[in-house]
Amino acid sequence: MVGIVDVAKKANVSTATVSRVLTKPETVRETTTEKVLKAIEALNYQPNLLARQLRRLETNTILVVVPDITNPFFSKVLRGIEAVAVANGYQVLLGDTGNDVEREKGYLNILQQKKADGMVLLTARMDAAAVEEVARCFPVVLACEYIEGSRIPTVSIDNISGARKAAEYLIDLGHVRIGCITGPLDIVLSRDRLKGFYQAMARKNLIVDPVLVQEGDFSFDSGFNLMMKFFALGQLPTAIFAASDDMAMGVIKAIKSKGLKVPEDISVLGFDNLKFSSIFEPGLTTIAQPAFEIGEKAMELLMKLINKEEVKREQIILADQLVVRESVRTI
Amino acid sequence: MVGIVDVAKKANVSTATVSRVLTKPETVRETTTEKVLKAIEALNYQPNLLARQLRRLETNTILVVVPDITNPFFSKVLRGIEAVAVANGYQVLLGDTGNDVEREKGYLNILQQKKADGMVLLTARMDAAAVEEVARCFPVVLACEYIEGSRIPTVSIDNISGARKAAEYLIDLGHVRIGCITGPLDIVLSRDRLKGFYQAMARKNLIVDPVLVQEGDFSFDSGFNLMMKFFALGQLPTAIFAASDDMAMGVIKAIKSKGLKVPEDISVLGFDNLKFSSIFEPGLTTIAQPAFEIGEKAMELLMKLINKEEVKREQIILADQLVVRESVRTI
DNA sequence: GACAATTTTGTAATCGATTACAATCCAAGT
DNA sequence: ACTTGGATTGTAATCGATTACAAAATTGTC
Repeated sequence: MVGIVDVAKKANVSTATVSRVLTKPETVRETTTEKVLKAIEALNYQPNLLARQLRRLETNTILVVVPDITNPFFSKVLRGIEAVAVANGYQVLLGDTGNDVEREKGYLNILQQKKADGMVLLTARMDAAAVEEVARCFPVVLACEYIEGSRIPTVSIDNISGARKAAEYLIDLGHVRIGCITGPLDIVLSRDRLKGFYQAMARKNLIVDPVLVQEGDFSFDSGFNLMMKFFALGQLPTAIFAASDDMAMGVIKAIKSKGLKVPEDISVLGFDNLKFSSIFEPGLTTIAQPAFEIGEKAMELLMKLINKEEVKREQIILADQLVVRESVRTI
Repeated sequence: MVGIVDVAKKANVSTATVSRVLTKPETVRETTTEKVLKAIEALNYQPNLLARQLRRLETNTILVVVPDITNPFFSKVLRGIEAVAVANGYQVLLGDTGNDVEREKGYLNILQQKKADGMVLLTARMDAAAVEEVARCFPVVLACEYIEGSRIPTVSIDNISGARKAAEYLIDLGHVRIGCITGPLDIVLSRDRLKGFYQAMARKNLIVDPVLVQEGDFSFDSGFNLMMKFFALGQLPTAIFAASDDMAMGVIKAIKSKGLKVPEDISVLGFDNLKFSSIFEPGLTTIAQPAFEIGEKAMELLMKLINKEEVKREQIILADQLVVRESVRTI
């Protein structure tokens, strides 16, 4: 493999000069620069970034930890992150945890091992203390999720108000007996959406039947199964708020499988606004999260941390939006 | 930051010994090992992987170049890759090209720059010669796509026979006037699927109306628009073979928008078998690609290349499968 | 207890760049 | 011609680990 010394030799200059041509061209005389560039060209030299990074103590790489890259919501956030990263000359190391807390923990080491300059977490199921500890020493930002009582910079929507908005919409349309299918309750964000649901019900003086609140795992299947459970229990609400579009679609499939119709017989409202939510029939009424923008903002925040710039607002809340389609009707 | 010398000092041994404890524990005496581990523990030492990698000239990282991570098909392949990668102690650097050939080229350098030990390309739109050149010096495998006439190891399905199978299925069901919506024809794989379509038509002695062959870009929108074009031209086939499920769904949406029904009025057959294809209504009849497995196999192949093991079969063809649902009917 | 064989540990070179500091060059000013 | 100061260039230290080789320690044998 051709190294900087080969180039230096060929161009008849020192390695320092070659290095300077590559990194601070303004400090070397034009004629020399040309000689060096010619040599680089001739030898097809590519600098070994490992060496540079070791010397500079920076990798120009950031780590993104995702619970499941297969989930279109997360992949869209990731794309937002990636866009800003490459624009700043950074590369993205991908950490898919497959929803496994242990693997999630494992990725924390990567920063200490200097394989990345910073990281954005799209999941924070693990030990909050461990994350805090790492965040004290390295640039870390949370996206989508957050850690209660932590000062780690965060980008997300306001899940409580988003869910409240969703539930109030149902209530305002005359629904009284409303079911809620939540995400896994060991995740803050799931608890927040549930909390928003409760708040809306309380504000409008409606009681929530505990049987109609069921814990899912954000997946299509869990939505389907929990709806079937409602049927089995003979406890039918007139509307259901599902904490993810995936689950909402599962719910609708279940309803259809029983020969009922959405929204005529039961209304369903989701959360996320995936691309498929508009293709699905009926079109899903849902709370839209600006996935791509969450990613962008998170990465911008991370860049600031890495560059040790001042970060004023540490918790960025982006606007969510109720997207009305056809899966909810007036009672 | 605490380095190996700090540990060595604390444990009262040389840096060599510390290093050995970490990498070849069997060569150091038990009591020493303990001392060292205690020091490591006490100082919370984490080795700087950059330094190790520079010395060893390996990164334990592989690069995956994807045209669009947001596409669920690719993210599933990626997941297969990732699974095998972590199982082998490798990390995944993500390169999303956003379907941009220039960015695709840019990623080729990463290997020469020693930021990754190998790469798997899920897209190969760029200059074949450039890829070949890199592949001559570094471990590279292609997944899904391939380069004509190249000996670069490849994992994919047989797109020609897959498409032929699809078209023959339609023909056997009595369809004669069949439309085909292809992927971008600058991609081999799109051309292959089109070729398979032609082969099937020829074998059964059917003529294909050139108006009914239109070039899409794999997206939902292009499927929708091209179907609308068929309507506008007044050229309706009884069945359409779309080269991706996304496009197939677009086609179906367009058909529905005209008040017609699938499969009653027009049959539609897709390609990929995305998760949504079974949720969509009507359930999509489609050619299933083993996305996760393609990723796994590709990464296994790459591991072999990296470890300089013998690679016997360089072109791995995985089995595709016709999945029959409700979007196609007998004429 | 002496010696050889073996195990364990230490010293210092090394990976391939960057960069502090020193040396050299060159043009302008006197 | 001789300084002088800024622009260029070179020398060698450095980043933080690994590892070849040498040295020291241990074990076994007679």
